[in-house]
Amino acid sequence: MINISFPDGAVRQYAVGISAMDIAKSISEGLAKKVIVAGVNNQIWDTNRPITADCSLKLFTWNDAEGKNTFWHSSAHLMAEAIEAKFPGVKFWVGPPLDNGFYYDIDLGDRKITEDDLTDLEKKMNELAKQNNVFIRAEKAKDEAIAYFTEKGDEYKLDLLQNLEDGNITFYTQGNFTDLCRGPHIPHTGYIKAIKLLNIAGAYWKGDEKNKQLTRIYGITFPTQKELDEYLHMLEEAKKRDHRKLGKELSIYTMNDEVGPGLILWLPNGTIIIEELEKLAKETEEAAGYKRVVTPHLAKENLYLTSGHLPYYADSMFAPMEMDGEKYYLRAMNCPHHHKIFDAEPKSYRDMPYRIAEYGTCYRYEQSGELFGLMRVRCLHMNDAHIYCTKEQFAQEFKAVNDMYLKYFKIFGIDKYVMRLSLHDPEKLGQKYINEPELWLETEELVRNVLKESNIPFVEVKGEGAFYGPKIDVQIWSAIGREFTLATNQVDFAQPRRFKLSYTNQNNEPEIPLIIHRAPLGTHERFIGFLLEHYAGKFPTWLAPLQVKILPISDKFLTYANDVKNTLVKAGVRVEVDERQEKIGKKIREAEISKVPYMLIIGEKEMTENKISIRRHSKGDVGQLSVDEFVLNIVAEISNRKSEE
RNA sequence: GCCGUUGUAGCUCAGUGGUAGAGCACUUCCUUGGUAAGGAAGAGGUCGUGAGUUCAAUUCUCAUCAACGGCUCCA
Repeated sequence: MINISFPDGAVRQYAVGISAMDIAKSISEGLAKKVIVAGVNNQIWDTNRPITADCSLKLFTWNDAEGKNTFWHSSAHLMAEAIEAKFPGVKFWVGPPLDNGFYYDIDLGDRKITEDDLTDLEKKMNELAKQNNVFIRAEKAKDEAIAYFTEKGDEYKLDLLQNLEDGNITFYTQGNFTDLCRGPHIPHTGYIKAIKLLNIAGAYWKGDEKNKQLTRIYGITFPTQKELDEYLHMLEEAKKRDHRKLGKELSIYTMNDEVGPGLILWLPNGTIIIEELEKLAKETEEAAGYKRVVTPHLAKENLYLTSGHLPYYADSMFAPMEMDGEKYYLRAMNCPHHHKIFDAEPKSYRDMPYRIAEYGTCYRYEQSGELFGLMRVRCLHMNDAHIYCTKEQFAQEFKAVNDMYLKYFKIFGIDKYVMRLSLHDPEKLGQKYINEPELWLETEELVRNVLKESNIPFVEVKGEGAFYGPKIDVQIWSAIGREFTLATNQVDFAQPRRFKLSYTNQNNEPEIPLIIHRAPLGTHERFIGFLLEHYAGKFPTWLAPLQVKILPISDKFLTYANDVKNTLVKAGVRVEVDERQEKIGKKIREAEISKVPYMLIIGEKEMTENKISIRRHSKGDVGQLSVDEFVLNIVAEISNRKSEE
């Protein structure tokens, strides 16, 4: 007998060789039906794998991440079986589970697959699922496995085998499909009741664009049709929040073929939001001791050779213009210009920290396939500033920047984000990163300490740093799940040296400053894209392009309506009167659709009492106020930048 | 840049080898209406662009541009 201990602390005895499934059955049939995979001594095991020694045991169901991962991993195998049936002789790379669903990377050889094929594949998968084929685990010796795939001519699995140790190699077979696989898997294919293959994509082998491109098929499966339907419905709902859709519906921005891809034309409504954001940034930065500067959008080639950007980023800059034998580049970043401003006049320690800010316009030639609404564009307006400081001042300055982020996030009600400490990758020193290993470690530790001392939760990621230093990135996810850096706070120990920047210290000696690059509000493009999705288009009053819409019941009340409007305009409120000869129901409907925060309804009653009836967007009628009271309230709401009434 | 998909009116979309249609929006008229769509009439498109096949192309083929779903990239 062996002792099995359970998560609740209980220990029970079972016969040697019993499986997790049998143990589940011994507890209850209901549990056994739900169990997908087992955790044996914190390793994930097949439920039918014999347990031969004392261990701790957890039983995972669909409701556990382990259950879902296994379910989707098995689904990838099921899809591979269907693909192999439809396209015999194709070769498979890997087919992992994702946060939502799974994919498999396939080398189709000369064959092509189109979206029409997906329906066939789904059909085949359903057919195979219904066969309740058991996933059979087989351990093989490495040379045996190599022989198997050599005979098959499968260079992909042979490549995988290279990195596996002998003695740890397992194969899984379900139905007619056998794959090299660590496992584990669901008990049998019949668990998969609902299948949707989502899309086809090219994916470079091992994620390297120099490698061959494989075909990747994405799919998702569920234990019930209902859950699949709900998932697909959720995707549809997410699309309604997509900033590209809202940006069009709310007339925020547009693009034009003749202007060019990735070049945003801000419509009047979007421009109002831009100006409100700039107002906020200017107030905040002025209070924090920043000075404002203005610099040109382009510079001669040499500036970017000095900064070191050109060798790293030439491909993502617009091609240079040649004038009078000089090459001029549209700038992809503002920092070199700012460094020249720092250097324009001699600095002493008394001038430090020296903080200069600018909403800088930059141009980046993003690859055509990378453009994405407002989130990835080719002309962007950055909430940029550079802080030149002494080493002693660094921690305090860096922390002040982080605090500024948090202040902004509070204003916008941003709580779903991840702070990422982006570090260098030692293997890419000299290629992607300035070759100063000690300065890297030193500044990374500085930044880490600031985060720790501020009690800000963060994750560390290697290989995401800027070429000139480590940074903190604020990661967010768009409505459809793409990840973006919203804001960034970076240390730079490289450019001060390259630009020979210095200040005079107390001992009358030149010293090299540190630089902080920071953009808490990111770029207008990305930030407004994010805000559109964050608020689902329902901007708080201070940001709403139109804050109040006055809706007269009939044109008998137009004069009074315009009096109210003029009072509001004088108070600095953005207001319009709906003067059309439409019924009030229609005027309300259209104001609701355009997401105006306040609707003022004006008719006989209001006019005689010198009042207004107030309707809040998506909340309905909230009663009457005198015009003066309403003006006081809304002006306070706007000036406090309240995010919820 | 690469793989796949799409491109018809301002928007959302239907449709056809014989030079186009709906709903909403827009304009005009009627209606003066109390918290999410009152009625009628009208105007609006060389079907992304270029070439080819054909007696004839918006429809088929190719190229190209752009957008979308991914990959790669993201200072």
